[in-house]
Amino acid sequence: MGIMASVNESSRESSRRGAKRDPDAAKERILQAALAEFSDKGLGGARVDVIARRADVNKRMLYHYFGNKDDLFLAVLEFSYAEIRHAELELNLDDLSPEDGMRRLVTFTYDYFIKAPYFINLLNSENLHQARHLKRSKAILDLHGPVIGMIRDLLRRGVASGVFRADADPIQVFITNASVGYFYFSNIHTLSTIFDRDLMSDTELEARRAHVVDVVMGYLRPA
Amino acid sequence: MGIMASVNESSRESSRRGAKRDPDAAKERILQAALAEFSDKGLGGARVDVIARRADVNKRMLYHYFGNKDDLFLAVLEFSYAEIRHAELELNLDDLSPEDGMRRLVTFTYDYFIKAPYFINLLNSENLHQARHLKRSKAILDLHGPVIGMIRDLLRRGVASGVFRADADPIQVFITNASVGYFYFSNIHTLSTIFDRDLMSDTELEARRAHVVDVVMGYLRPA
DNA sequence: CCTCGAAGTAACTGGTTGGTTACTTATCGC
DNA sequence: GCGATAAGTAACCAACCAGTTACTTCGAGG
Repeated sequence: MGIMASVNESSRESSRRGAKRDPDAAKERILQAALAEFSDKGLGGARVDVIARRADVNKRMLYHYFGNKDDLFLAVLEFSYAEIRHAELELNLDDLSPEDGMRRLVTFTYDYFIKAPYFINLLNSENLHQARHLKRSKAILDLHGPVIGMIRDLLRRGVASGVFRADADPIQVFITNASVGYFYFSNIHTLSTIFDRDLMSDTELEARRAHVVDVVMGYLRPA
Repeated sequence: MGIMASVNESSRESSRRGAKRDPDAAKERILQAALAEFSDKGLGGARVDVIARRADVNKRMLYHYFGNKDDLFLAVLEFSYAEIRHAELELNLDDLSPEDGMRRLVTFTYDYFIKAPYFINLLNSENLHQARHLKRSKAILDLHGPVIGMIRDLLRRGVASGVFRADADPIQVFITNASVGYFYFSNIHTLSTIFDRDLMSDTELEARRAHVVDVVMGYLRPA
C-alpha cells in the first residue's frame, strides 16, 4: 500500500554525478535482480538474500523499498506486463493490410518470447499461485483492452475485404496467437528432451516461426 | 537407481485381507500424495513432510521407497507421462477418416488437460528446472515415438486423399495441438483475471474446444 | 514358536530463510 | 554547519525443511 508512495522524489535526475547514494538506481537494480531470480527459480524457489546480493544491496533496503517478497514479485510482474503491452501498441498495425498486420503481430509475439524468456517463467509462477498477485493489481487490468482492440480491428478489416473468416473471436485469436509460441518456449526443455532435438537452434526456431504464422493465417482463411 | 528395485515382491495380490501392513498400497498413496503436492506447490514449494502426511505415511517410509525428493518427483513425472501417452495409443485413429481422426486427437488432448490439470503443473515445474529429471529417465523417452507415428499416418492419409496440406510436419502439428489447449489451461488464472471472465465456465470451455479444433483443421486445409 | 528381515515410528540435526532490530552514515534544506 | 530524515549495515531470530538416526513392531518361513 504505502510502499510505492515512498518512491524517492528528491533526486529527479536519476543519474547525477557519481553519487554514493542513488535510491532510484538501487530500486532499479533490485527490480532487475528480482526479475532474474524469480524467473530462474520461480516464486517459491527464489531467495530474497540472493536477490539482495545480485542487486548489490542490503536486504534491509529491499524490504524498505518493496515491502515483502510477494510485493516485490508483483512489482516484477507489473513491470513485465507493461513492457510487452506497450511494445505491442507500437506495432502500428493499421498501416498494414489485415493479412500483413496479422503476420506482423504473430511474428512479434513469437520473437518477444525469444527476447524475454523471463516473461514466460514469471507467468507460469503467477499461474501456479492462481494469479493471486495479479488479482490485487490495479495497474495491469487496463493494459489489455487496447491489444484486443487492435486484433478486433484487424479482424473487421479482413472480414470486410474477404480475406478472413467471419466467425473469429478476438480473444480466442489473442490466446491462440500467444499459445503457439508460448508453449513451444515454456516447454522447450521437455520437448527438446523427448524429441531429442535442440529446439533452440536457429533452424528449429525459424521452422517454428514459419509454422506459427501458417497456423494463425491458415485458421483465418475463409472456408 | 536401486530404488525402484526395492519394489515389494512379497504381496503379489496388492489387496489381501485388511492387512495392517501393505507396502504397495503405501507406495501408491505416496505417489498420489506427491502428485497432488507437487502439482499444487511446484517442486520448490512442495514439502516432503506434507506429502508424507497426505499419504498417511511416516516420512522415513517415503525416503525408503523413493530415495529423495527429486527421485520422487521423477517417479511422479514418469507416471504422468506414461498415463497420457498410453491413453493416446488407445484412440484407434486408423479406424477413422484423416479428418475425423485429427478432430478426435485434438479434442482428446484438450479434454485431457481438463481431466488432468496436474499434468500441466508438473510439466511447468520440470521445465523451470530445465528438464533435469526427465533427462536422466530412460522410461519416458521411448513413449513418444508412437504418438508422432500416429500423427504422421493421419497426415499421410490426409495428403493422399487431398484433404490436408502437403507440407505439415508431424512434430510441429503435435506441438501446436498441445499448445492451443495447454496454454489456455496453464494460464487460465492470469487470462481469466486480465479478461475478467471465468474461462473455466462450461460455455467458455466449449467455445475454446470448438476454437482449437477450428485452428488445427483450418491450418491443415489445403490452400 | 522363534528368528530375521522388512515395515514402521519419533525425535533429531545442520543448514536455510523471510523478515526484523538496533545501529551508523550520508544528504539536503535552512 | 546543523539538525532532521532517508539510506545503508550487520547481526540476529524463530520457523522451517530435507534428510538421518536409533529404535520398535510385525509377519512369514523354518
